[in-house]
Amino acid sequence: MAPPAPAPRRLQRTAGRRKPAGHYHHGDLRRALVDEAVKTIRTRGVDQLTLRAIGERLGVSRTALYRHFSDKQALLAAVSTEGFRTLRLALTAAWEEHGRGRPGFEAMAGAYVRFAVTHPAHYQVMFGRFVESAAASADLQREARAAFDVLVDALVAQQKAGIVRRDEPALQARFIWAAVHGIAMLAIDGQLGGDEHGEALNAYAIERLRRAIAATP
Amino acid sequence: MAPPAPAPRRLQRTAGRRKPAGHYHHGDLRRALVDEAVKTIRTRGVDQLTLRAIGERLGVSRTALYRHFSDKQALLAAVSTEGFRTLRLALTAAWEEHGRGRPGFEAMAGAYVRFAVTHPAHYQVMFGRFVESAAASADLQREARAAFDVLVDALVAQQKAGIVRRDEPALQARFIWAAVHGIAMLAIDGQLGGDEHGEALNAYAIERLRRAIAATP
DNA sequence: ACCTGAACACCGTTCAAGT
DNA sequence: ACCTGAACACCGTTCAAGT
Repeated sequence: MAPPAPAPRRLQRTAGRRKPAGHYHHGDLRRALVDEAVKTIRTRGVDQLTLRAIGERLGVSRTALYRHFSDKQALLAAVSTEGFRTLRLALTAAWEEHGRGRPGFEAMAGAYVRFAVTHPAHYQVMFGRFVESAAASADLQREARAAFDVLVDALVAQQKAGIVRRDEPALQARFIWAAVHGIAMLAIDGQLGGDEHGEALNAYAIERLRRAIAATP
Repeated sequence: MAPPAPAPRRLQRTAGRRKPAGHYHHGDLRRALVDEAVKTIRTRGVDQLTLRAIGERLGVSRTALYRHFSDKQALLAAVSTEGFRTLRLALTAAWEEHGRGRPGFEAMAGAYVRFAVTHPAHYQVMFGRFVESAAASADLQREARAAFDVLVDALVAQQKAGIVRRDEPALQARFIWAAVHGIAMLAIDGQLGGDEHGEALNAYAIERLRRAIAATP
């Protein structure tokens, strides 16, 4: 893996702030720390994530991290924030690329579970201690909210199209989110016994959820 | 709190086993360890659970635990097993005391979420690392399965009564479990913003899930 | 059989000191 | 400003030794 390119010599001077992001040991150590944390979590699991190992792997003292994060929890919050951003982009893409209707909605559900299954440890960090992390990080709160709003918007669009019941959108969205989240958790935990079993539940769940919120009685 | 009563002097001799449970420091140290772990988890959270503190609180060496559990993970598995047993009893009670029909099923859903909300840390241990724990503990696997079977049985009964679609019961049960589990997680995480908000989602979800699996089109 | 105390190999975090 | 090394106060677990 090639070393990251050095920070550009000429920096945009933001009015009022001097040298907002100078030359770190790694160009952008904060970025590198989050990336390395994600990588470790993905391969070794959350439990195996130690600040010392991260520092060592980046060729940096084990306390260098404290220049960019107040503590380990804050680093995990950053990982979580990035996770919600990735998730939101995946949901939006699925919704828009499938015509913002019934197929788009089903694609969204699929994208959600797929994200969880392909980023299991990441997903676990996102929902493991959400309240505590969100309370300490406005960024995380904002990003999680944005992801949720994608779902709300999709439901409102379908309500207007007459294919979904006109219930309170936020309430309806929480219900759908909870159900899909539960399926994602079961899938991650391997409680669905193999891929084809997981696919079967996924298909069944989408069919049942569609019926649950369908406009026509 | 009164100290536990000393172990009875005369023990039933199980054929083939000699002194199956002799006189521990605490009569039944294993039991005391699980209870203390549950208490700590409930009041301080899972993260704050240390074997040293448990030993100290029981007036026992910090390594005494290893006579009864292979490691910390095993202790947590025991906590988890007990949690599933309590959950199963609550589900069964709700189902049976409300007439094993539609009201019974709704009472079950309520009992499930109530268990999760009133035992949040306990619930987190149960589902936090389920696969790993279940793989190492046959007891846990059995107890979790038993709880799941309560739901399957309730669905089969309703299928026979003609009020629920005749889908594959295990698949249907996984769907319902996933949805309720998701709601429980949101409720625990406080993402429902207060009790009345949580109650509203709960009521809405039960109504929608009933529709999702209803027999009549 | 059951329990102990000392020891081992780890942690996250703090802080004075370097450049 | 950013980074370091030593130190602090913790962990879970092992193991020889006690009764």
